[in-house]
Amino acid sequence: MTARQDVQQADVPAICKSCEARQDGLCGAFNARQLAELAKASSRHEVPAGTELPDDGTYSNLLSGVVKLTRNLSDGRQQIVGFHFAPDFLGRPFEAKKPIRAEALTNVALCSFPKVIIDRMANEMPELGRLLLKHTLNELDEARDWMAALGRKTASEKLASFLLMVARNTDPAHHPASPISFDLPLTRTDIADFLGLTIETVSRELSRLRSDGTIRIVNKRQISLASMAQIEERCGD
Amino acid sequence: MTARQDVQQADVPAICKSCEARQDGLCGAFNARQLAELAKASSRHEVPAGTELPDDGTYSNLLSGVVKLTRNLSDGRQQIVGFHFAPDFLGRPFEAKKPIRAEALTNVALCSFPKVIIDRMANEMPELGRLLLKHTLNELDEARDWMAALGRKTASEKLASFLLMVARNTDPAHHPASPISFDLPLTRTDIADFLGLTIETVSRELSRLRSDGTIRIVNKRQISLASMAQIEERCGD
DNA sequence: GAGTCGCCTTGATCGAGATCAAGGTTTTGC
DNA sequence: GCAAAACCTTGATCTCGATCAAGGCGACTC
Repeated sequence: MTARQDVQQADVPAICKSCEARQDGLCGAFNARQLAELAKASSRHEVPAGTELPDDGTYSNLLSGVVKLTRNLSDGRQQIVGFHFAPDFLGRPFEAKKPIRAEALTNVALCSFPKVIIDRMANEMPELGRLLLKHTLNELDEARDWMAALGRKTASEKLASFLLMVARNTDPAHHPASPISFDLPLTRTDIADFLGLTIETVSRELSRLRSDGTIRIVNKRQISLASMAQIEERCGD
Repeated sequence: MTARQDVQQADVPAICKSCEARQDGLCGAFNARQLAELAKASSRHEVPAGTELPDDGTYSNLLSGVVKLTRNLSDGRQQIVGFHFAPDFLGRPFEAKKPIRAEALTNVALCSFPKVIIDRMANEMPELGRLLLKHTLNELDEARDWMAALGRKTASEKLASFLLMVARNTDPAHHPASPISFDLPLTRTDIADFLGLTIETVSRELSRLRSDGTIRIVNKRQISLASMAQIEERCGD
């Protein structure tokens, strides 16, 4: 049984159904006929944590899980340049100059479709092109926020900003004043590679935020905050 | 006399003529009728160094000069998140969440046109949407390169990478093995704000690169390199 | 020409975060 | 259930780049 058949036969949320319901990813823009065509062409993948995702021009909706994007220097130093949290849209509409490495941080479920179909639809449908553009602009905006953090924030401001980002992605609608707890989908090494720090500094700063009372470390991977607002104060911006 | 009349009467290179000839900026995508319409709606501006450019939704081709984009933290720490060198295209197709500050580093000549015109043309013309998207993807790619630099490079690698970027923008077609010299359109403060360093470190690292023989500092604002390839080796990537 | 201002360089010292080191905890595999 | 491996924390020390301080240089004013 192929992945494609799987989508058609089972009642699993394929791109069209799940995304249309949620009005996110790409799917808000399509009409019923297009959604049906996409459903046929799409395939659902389950990918275990640690897998590298090919940069092959396919487009995907990230149904669940977290993906990291990385750049490496020649001697192996690594910088994480972005994350994708469900229900983000993945994929680079044109071949960019440098390939980007993408890797699943957690188990990941993807609904992906061939480049040619999206490209054709983008030509028919200015709406879709706009959506892709808007999406890319948001990514650019985020990248620039992190540039400011990497260049100008202290270690503890970086940690606070990172925790706030994860909290926001865990529950975008969360009330700023009420407590929240969430899983960190990353190792200390990944956090360090994102914030331009070492794992020891990450560990120390987390301990400091805990003894401050700013955060509670339920276990190594689970954090709880008294409020978003409180951590926001420590971000420096 | 308004700027608009100025464009029509004088033979100054407005977007359409100059850009079509150069095949850059936005203008490669337009036909003759559209170019004529753009010419009518466009206005040419000369802006002195230090002016802040409004983030008002207009689109512009940067005809000459250099522009910096910045993010500020609440206490005034500044990070430069990008540059535009002529003949880049400026403008953000949709309102993004955070406004971005743009400032002319040198005297700048702009050819700008109202948002509504471009937006309408983008709807008629999938080509144009693609161009905007491609353009934004390139900016994203660059932002991510600088994230890697800010997070993981040493001060001297950052300086080398910066000099290489300026050299490439000064003469994109330059042969990698032959010598090149160029003006730095920035103060030491701006360089520091871009690289996440202090002005003293920038100054010291430039001095070190000079005593290495990697660069020659003709005067404070003019640098010459034996070759692009040589400086490339010192960038760490 | 003297004085002021903006910008840059260089030296001395400091400190945030890196590195080195050791041990603890959690997960995995048999 | 035990051993090994992976991951995390904490302490001691070091270092790169920041900070503090002084002076140089060029442009502009009077």
